[in-house]
Amino acid sequence: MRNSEIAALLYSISELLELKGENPFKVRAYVKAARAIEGMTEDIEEMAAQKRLREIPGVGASIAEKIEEYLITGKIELYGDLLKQVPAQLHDLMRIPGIGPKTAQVLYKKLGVKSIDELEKAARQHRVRRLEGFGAKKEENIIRAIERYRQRSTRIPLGTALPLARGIIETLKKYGVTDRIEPAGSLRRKKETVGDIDLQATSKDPLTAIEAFVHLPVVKTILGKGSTKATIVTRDAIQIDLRIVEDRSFGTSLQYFTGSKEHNIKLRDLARQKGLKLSEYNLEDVLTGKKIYCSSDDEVYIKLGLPPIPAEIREDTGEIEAALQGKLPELVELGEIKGDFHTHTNWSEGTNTLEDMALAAKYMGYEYIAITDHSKSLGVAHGLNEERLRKQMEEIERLNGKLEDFHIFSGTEVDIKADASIDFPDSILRQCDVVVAALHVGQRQTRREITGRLIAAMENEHVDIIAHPTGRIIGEREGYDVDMDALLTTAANTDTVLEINAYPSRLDLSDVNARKAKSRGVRLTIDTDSHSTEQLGFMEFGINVARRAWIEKEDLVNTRAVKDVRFKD
DNA sequence: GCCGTTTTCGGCCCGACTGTTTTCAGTCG
Repeated sequence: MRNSEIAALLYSISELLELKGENPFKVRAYVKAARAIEGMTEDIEEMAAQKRLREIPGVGASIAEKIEEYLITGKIELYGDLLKQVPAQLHDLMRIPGIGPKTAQVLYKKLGVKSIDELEKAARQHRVRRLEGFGAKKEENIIRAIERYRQRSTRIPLGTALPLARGIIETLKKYGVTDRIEPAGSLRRKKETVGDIDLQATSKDPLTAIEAFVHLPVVKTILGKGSTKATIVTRDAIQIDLRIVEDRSFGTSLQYFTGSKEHNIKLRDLARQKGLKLSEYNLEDVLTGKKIYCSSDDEVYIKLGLPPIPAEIREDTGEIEAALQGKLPELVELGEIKGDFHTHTNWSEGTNTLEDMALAAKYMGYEYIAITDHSKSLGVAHGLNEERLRKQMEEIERLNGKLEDFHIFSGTEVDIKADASIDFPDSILRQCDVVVAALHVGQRQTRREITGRLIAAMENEHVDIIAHPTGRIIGEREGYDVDMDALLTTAANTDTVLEINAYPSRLDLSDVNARKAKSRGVRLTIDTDSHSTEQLGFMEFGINVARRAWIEKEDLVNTRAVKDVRFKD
């Protein structure tokens, strides 16, 4: 599929148009089309062949023509023309807060500045302040913004941000300085990484609340402090905003600051069509001027005539349309999870015993757990050989005789070796209740080789689940080069279950890929890959991914009662 | 450039802040 390739091209065109100072709505039109193409599961080449490109929301006559041009000739004339007028690199300047398309264009035209380095040099030489419409203050702000940009930390994994935010909320509640307090922004939408942490609160005494916030023990620097808003940076270089809002505006404000921006644009447009004006302060009847206040963000949706849209899917990827048609998914909830199919014990590299893991899972309210220690070739993880695996099965049988209302499935996380063979023979795999297959070595092979190995594993009748299908580690390494389209097709054809690995640094499949898997009819499971009893709690992070992927209870294997669990025959 | 249960043309989310101005453009969230 060439969907992402074409989406990337449309994004580039929009960036160049933006730099050129083109009509902002035209710029947005390209972004909208790119987003739609990026997120859809249908093959764009097939749609083009069937002359169905204009069915894609946001694709009209002009963009459809350009996509066809690209598929036939391999290039788009407009794109080439734009590149002759504006250096593509110039868009980097807009990464500096305070610099938008207009400023970037002026800096380029008047000073020849194309990169952040060149801009910093020009500013330090006081060449920027002499430009018309600029001044000393603006120049200083640019220098400071570049400094902050350089030392700013990369995006924060949700696994770090969420506990931090909860801790702060708990503390402020304990101090009694805030009444209602909630996370907003991408944190509330549970994105896998967040840029900063947004908190929103109400308070009878906003000044005291702000003071308490900026003096929390985690605070390293206070970036700003006003009467209703403060921004701090923690010792771990994480930026946190606290905003105090009026009690009656809490719902509209939370809706607004939760975003996403694209979702809000569409929602406000919808409000307008109904004769209402939605802002962060209230919902206003345009004709009568009557103001409507909402105590929760759910209420905002209800007042707009929609069912409440869960925060996790507010990304303008079809959720508003679904809400209008009454077809919102019933997103899976943590309480619906009945077991975990990927866990480790001290038989391989885990820290707890079999019994510890089982009891912890039972205590969490689960009906079952699968023990899937590594297989023999994974020496670093003390992988089990056939002999030890058989012993473990005996131990599991013994425990199953002892445990009440709980079942342990015996399993293995069997390695898919570099030559595409499976680390255990079929005779062994057959004896396991659950076979989880995963790729650990040879991660740098070509796309063809990697995909071939995964497909070979899925075609093995004993392989039930593919664990962490892309191998990515958030903030550390991209996944291995896998043909996701081929992977999903084979998973669907062989009825192999794909994993949403809940380990916070993995979250693999990602939200986007998990949603594609669902739309292809692939069955999924959320597993923690726990190496200790505490890590069984990572399930929450897998649920976040699943909800962002529009996953419902029925799409998952591990929402089934123990008697209904079945894998491919 | 896209789009239509008020529209095939004229709209396209909304409010606030900042710095440069002397009434506003640019940027942000």
